[in-house]
Amino acid sequence: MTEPRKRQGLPTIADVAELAGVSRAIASRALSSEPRPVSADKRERVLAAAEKLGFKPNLLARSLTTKTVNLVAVIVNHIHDLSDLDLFDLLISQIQSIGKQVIFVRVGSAERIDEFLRNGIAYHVDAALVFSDFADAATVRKMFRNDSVLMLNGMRDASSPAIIPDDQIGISAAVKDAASQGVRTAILVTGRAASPVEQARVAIYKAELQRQKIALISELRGDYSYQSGRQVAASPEWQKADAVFCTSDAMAMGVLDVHRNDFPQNRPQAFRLYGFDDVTLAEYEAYPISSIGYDKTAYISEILKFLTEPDLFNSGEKLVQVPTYFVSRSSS
Amino acid sequence: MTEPRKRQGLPTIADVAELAGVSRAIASRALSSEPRPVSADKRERVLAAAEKLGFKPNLLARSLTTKTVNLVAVIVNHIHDLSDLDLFDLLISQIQSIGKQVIFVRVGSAERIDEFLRNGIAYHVDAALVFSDFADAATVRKMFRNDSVLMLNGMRDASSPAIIPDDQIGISAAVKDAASQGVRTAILVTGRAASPVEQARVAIYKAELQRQKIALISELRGDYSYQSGRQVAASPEWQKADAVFCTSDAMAMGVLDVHRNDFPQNRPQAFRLYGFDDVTLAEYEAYPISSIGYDKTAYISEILKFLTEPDLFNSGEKLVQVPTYFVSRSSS
DNA sequence: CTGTTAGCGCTTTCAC
DNA sequence: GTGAAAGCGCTAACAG
Repeated sequence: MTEPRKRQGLPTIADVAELAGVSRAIASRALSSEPRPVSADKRERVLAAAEKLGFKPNLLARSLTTKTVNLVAVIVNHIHDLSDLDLFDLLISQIQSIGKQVIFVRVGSAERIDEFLRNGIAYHVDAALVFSDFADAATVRKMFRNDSVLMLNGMRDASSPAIIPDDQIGISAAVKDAASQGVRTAILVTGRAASPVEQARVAIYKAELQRQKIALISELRGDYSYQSGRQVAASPEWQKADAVFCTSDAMAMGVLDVHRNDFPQNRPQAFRLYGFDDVTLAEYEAYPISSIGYDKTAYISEILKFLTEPDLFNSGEKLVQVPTYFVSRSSS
Repeated sequence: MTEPRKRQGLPTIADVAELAGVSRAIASRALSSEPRPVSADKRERVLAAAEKLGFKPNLLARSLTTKTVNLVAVIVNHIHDLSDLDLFDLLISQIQSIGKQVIFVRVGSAERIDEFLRNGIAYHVDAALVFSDFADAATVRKMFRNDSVLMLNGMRDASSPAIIPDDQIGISAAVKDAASQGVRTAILVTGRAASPVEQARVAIYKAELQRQKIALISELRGDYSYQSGRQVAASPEWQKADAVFCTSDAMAMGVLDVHRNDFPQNRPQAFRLYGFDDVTLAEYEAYPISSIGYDKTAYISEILKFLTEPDLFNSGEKLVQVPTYFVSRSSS
């Protein structure tokens, strides 16, 4: 006569096994989502017992042996930007659809991030999606247990897979659009200089401007924000420019608001304005900003491919580029 | 002579203990953040060994015995709304500052949510912050292991603690503002009728309008979105209204864009417009919408109080209200 | 197909 | 103060 388990708290798989009159191993197999060898009648008894007891597996305990938690870390600097809204909602939804959940880590300006990460569950995730540019690929890789780190911040090396929008396409189209409309002089409003993504982007703008024989008369530094757009818009050089290219829509919105009177409903206008990101907001009537965006669905589908078949990424080419596009609105 | 542990993968506490020449128990105590009895020299040796090995505790294994994971679930419907940006960035940052990490769960329109939840680690969190209104307090409580569920969706019962902005204050002020400016007739643009928060909010609007002797000539249904604001703005009844109250800023933005010509820089204007949420965007020049908001810092600080001292919540009054305010901008 | 037996890595009695 | 040993709940390995 076996001693009945002292039931305290939630039912465990041992309780289920006992009630079903089978061993724990059988119960485990019957309850597994994978097909495992169990006779039909025992499986049924186990399932019934589990149902009756309201048994739910302790995934923490399971992960101890399976070495997988179905958890993905999303590492961001912060979520201030408008463009984040569009992206993360879809991303989370998609990740959940493959049975994984998302742990959101905001590194902000944090110091000692590695210590912070390692003292949290984020350290034990199956994969880390790194949007933040707080560290380079090698450092990030070192910060996590395994190599399943996907760089989405524009930084990359030979070892870590990365998905990066190909800014060249969109910027080229935008500058070409300007040229075709007779633009000869331009101002470039940039974001954080420290960011390598931004540096690359600026370089592309410069090359394309040169190619289209558009003179870059000034480069003004903002920080991607609406407020910084307003600030730089006060520049006196403004009058000499045929076009203004901003590396974020928010800055373009700030510029637009300061110069709103220069943008009558009908052309011609003082200067043509180009943003970047193609945030949903640019569809609002008050901010009809021509912009550069990328296909978020395609981008996220690549991320999911990495999550579901990491090997595929690790064997082949590590860099995936998703194309950007230029969308013309009445600001340009 | 003890067999050295076969080192495979990351160092465990057993490796540390072995290198330090102490038992696993001592190593565990020395590494604990809590003060536990260990002699000074052994503690030092353990710490040194851990450092040398680059040991990091497996929090999943730890949680198996401690029954706590330092993980908080944030349950949302989705993160489409502009007001979400303001809130979640701060919330995540604050939660991280107390050593916990955030698992973000988007329930969307999901069916079988409980099954979904239970199959993820979110089920094992220390606390769940429920912004989504997918279920009432009792159901939500049942969906998690423990009772540490904080209702932030406006739904509540006697058992679950809740933090709710006190809409009354802000709405009352907004309607009073309208009355003081001679408003006699008003249109109310509402959001999802199914939401109990929305129902309560609408009821408050009606009561306040009545109190101020403002006739509610029409109630139009939107869905909080900009687009729905544009749609309802086409209503012919519009001309008869002195004021329009929207239960979201996004809808107010839509209304504003459709009637932009009715809003000249100088008064008087066709009608006064009031939004709700006080999203950062309302500070942009193009959408100077008078709105109702609440102190997000105070709100989040209450949430953190719940996370750090749940007992305090469970013993005392379960409902915490944070005051709302009315902010007047040029739209009203 | 089935049950027994070891663990996963860590904390925690409980004697010493 | 210390260490042996017993788990936490689950899955995997290995004989039957």
